[in-house]
Amino acid sequence: MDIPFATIEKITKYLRCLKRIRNKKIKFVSSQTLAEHTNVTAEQVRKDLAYFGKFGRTGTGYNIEKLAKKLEKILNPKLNWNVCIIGAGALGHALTNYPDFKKAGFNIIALFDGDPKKIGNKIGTAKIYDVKKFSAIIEKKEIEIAIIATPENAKEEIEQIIAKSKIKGIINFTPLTLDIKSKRKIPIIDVDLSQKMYILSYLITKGKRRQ
Amino acid sequence: MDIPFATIEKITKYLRCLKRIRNKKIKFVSSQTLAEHTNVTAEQVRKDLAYFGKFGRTGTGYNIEKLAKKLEKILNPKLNWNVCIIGAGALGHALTNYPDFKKAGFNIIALFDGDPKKIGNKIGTAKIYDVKKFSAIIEKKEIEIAIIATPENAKEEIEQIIAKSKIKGIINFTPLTLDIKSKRKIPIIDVDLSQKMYILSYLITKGKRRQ
DNA sequence: CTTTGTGAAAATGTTCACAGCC
DNA sequence: GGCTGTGAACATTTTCACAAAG
Repeated sequence: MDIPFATIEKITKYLRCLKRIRNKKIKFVSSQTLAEHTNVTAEQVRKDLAYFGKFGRTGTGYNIEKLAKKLEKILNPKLNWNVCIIGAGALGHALTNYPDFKKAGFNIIALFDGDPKKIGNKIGTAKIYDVKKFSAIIEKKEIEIAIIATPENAKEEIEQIIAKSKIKGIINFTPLTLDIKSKRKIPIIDVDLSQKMYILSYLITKGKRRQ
Repeated sequence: MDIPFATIEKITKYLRCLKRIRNKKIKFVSSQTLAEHTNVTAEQVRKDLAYFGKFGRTGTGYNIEKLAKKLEKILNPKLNWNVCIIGAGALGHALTNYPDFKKAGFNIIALFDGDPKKIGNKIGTAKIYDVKKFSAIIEKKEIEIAIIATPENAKEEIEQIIAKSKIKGIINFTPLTLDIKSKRKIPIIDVDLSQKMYILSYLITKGKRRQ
């Protein structure tokens, strides 16, 4: 059976919520509670979870520990990924130190930049490498995910480098549509921060609430 | 007429694309071209734009300049917003220096933090203030949008401060669901970076492409 | 020949309503 | 009483197909 994409998006939220409450004494959580903490309806929670089997207990709710393990397995069966960041600027810095990535099993182990002054430096335990050595280092360090956090004008160069490499997936903080998709069919997730601002601006002006 | 939310999300992409090609010699752009640069279909582009009137020219396409102005007006009728960031850590720093916010009319003019060592410092032209003075400074500087970039544990305090303030909209980088929504009905947009990683991980493992 | 605008159809996603279980 | 699981109804969004226009 095929899992709807909307479901995948929502179960990341449920997992987040479960992880947060898991070390407490409570063993079970209801769809209602899960819904309140994730801004969805209780029916949606139940529908989404039903795709993976029946592990709710009528009148009691869901076993937090069990459910968390199940969802983690669906979302991140590999449990540990080596990740690199292209662009050692302010954003690259902040993302390297972002504590939640490690918690979720995504380890940032290398950065890449073109600036000779930065190359060789370290951010925490991650070293900054010359972007020209991208392919070689990716393979040596078994890095599969790249986060692009470069200025817009670096687009062409970055695309070429990635197209030739063995990277399997991309998070793109650049406001540009990457063409890599057509050349090598790998998943790309765009994070467009200005878009979020525009949408917020629209919602404020129109007096709406939906995000 | 009510504009579908999916349309609002997509026109931010079209606007981005238009802005990028606007200073070139080309005067017109087709729905096909716009679609290719934004990862949607040409039909979607036409449908979305049709909500705001007919400004396409059959056989020619859309006037880039005119369309950009129209979309900008829909998404950001105010054109200029004063924005603050709560949390002057690495992420707050990076966001303050994020060049695209200013380009889109979102000016980050203040940061807030609880750390006495940071209070009084400046990041670019933005000053770091004591988070206790939030409400007063928001009003004085006419700040309407807040970006939350604090660690998870600051949740309670931040929620109380915002609930009492005159902030009109929030971008939340915290992986927590804010309860402000139920108290003061203001729009909140969640940006959950770990979620993006989970989804990418899922897409890579399942060999899918959709983002 | 190219490209828009748009009804109609299809697909996807959400809410309702309730039977069944503890 | 409290809660899950799920068909059916509803709502939203995308795709198809094509007439009309430059």
